Amino acid sequence: MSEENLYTFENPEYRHTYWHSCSHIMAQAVKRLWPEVKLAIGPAIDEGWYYDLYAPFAFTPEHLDQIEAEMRKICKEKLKIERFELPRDEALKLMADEPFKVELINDLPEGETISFYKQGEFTDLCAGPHLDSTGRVKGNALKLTACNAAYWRGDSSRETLQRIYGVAFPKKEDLDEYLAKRAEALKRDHNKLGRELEYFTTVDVIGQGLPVLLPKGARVVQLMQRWIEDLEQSKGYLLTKTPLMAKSDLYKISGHWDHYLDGMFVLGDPTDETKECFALRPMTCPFQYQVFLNRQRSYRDLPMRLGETSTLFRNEDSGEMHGLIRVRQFTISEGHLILRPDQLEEEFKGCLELAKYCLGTLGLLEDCTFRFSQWDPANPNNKYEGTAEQWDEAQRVMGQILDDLGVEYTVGIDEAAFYGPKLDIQYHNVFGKEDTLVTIQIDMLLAQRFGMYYIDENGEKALPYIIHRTSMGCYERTLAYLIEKYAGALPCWMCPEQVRVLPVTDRALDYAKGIEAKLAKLGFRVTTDSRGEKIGRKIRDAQMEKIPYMLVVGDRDMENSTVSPRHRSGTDLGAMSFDDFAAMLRDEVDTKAIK
RNA sequence: GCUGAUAUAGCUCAGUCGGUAGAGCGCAUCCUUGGUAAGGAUGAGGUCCCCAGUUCGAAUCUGGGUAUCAGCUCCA
Repeated sequence: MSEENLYTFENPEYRHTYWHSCSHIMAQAVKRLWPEVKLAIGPAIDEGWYYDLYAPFAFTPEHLDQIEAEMRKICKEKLKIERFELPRDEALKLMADEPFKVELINDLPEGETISFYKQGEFTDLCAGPHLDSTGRVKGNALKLTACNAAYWRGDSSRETLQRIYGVAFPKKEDLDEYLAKRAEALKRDHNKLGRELEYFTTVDVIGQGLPVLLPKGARVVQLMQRWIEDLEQSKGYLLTKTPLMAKSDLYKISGHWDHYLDGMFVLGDPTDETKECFALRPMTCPFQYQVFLNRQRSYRDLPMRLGETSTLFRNEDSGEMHGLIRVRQFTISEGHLILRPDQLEEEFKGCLELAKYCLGTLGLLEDCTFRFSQWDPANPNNKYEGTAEQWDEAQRVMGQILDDLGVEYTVGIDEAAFYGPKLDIQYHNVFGKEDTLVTIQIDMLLAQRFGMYYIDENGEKALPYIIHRTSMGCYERTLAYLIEKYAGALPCWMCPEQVRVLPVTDRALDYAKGIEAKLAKLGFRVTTDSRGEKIGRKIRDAQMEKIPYMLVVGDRDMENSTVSPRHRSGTDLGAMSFDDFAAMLRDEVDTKAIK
């Protein structure tokens, strides 16, 4: 990067420094307005910065306006920003009124430099770097965007702080552009759009995290499910259908009772040993293993690929639920592959390719990254099953496979399942947030717990490896991301309504109905708008509902036996024969084209 | 689970000081009917989230629930 580009927003480091200095200006403004507020930490983040504060009152949007105004003053004051260092005892003395800073200083390792940044009357413990003056920040191009709660040091057992988020740019126009972009992303929010377009709803007397799929949502899920089940069949998967609940005994074998009890809906009193106690299943694994265990298996039976469209129940904490993305009941394209060790790499590769194919077909893969989720050897919570040797081995094998396959991944420590490491495919949504869409896991532990073995070529019992995997994740979450990705205009092959016939006047109604019947007979999902509304209105409504094709039919079409399709994008395809239109539609649907 | 906010017609939202509720869009009926985001008339539609409390009287004030949103924490 050339010298003149060093101090521009194009340079991520400069951008970060700029935002970091903004966070100090914000803290200074807060201290000027309310000296009793205590400071925690205030870093720059991907889009702007935040500062965590401890205040005896709750910040409101009015407070944020006041802070913004004070920040603008500080920018105008062009205060020099200066760094200095202090020995530990003097640092503690300087920050004596700031309990969180004192804790931070005390936690710094011996010999670490303790640095401060000073601007005017304000001084903050900080490693830097910073701008040289508050005057570098453009006061009219900054905005405090939100105020929310955050735990001190991310620990839910510690103080709840208030986090104020902000963002700033070198020019007012950049800020406006950013805010407009954010507003645009907000319109794609599945939680809003999905309700507006009637894919799903929620009902207070049903409960949190239990969305109702409306006819459109249910149809899309059905279409995806049929597609996945057929696809898996073609890849050698055997379909199973196992119970949604089981006695606690099953979960005690699998380890869920020890490691996942809080996440399960338990039916009955688990403390009463004289009565049976059931739990809804949070995962499919222990159920599907019973398929393998049904009779003795030979090495010739492996790999055994089991697939199931599996509904799961997880008792998430009450604040976690979100639209279709985080729910308490969901249905996943679940599956387990039971393998000989020598089949592990080949089958893992098959799982990964299948998942990539599915996400690619849906158009979601381009927004995905891969995460190698590992255990935390230092985890004190007894969160994981198995020994360090078993974990090291599973992770070594998985790392080797990922390297062999050339998968680019990040490592997530303490992100593993309790029984093994995972390859998680992370989707990054329109707001820049990420969620796991697909996971492929290697499990070297549970086969032993369930007494699953096969007879190898020497007639000996041998433990299989197990891959837990999904093809495209759970249907609810995938639907949510499809709605966001396509702003509600799903690919035609999965649209609940693919074609709407729009008679220009009532004279064309019978003709329109005839077209509808012919399309329906070919298996397309089609309706006719027979309302007495004017044609412009019918078109508008169909467009707002994101129907892929509208067939506008009038006298000319009746005379010439044609249809006049328009695409929801606004393209007029002109008059064509019914057969040509049907063939075009058939092609788009069969190839699962994204238009 | 934690912090904060919100809950009024199908949707988006008004509703002042405590005195039984309004608008726009949508919906229904009728009229209208030839083209790419809004033709006209009339009408229906409300447990003001739920349960208590204060009050002569509660959409409004208080308490407790429930749901929704933002974020944290946790997770597919």
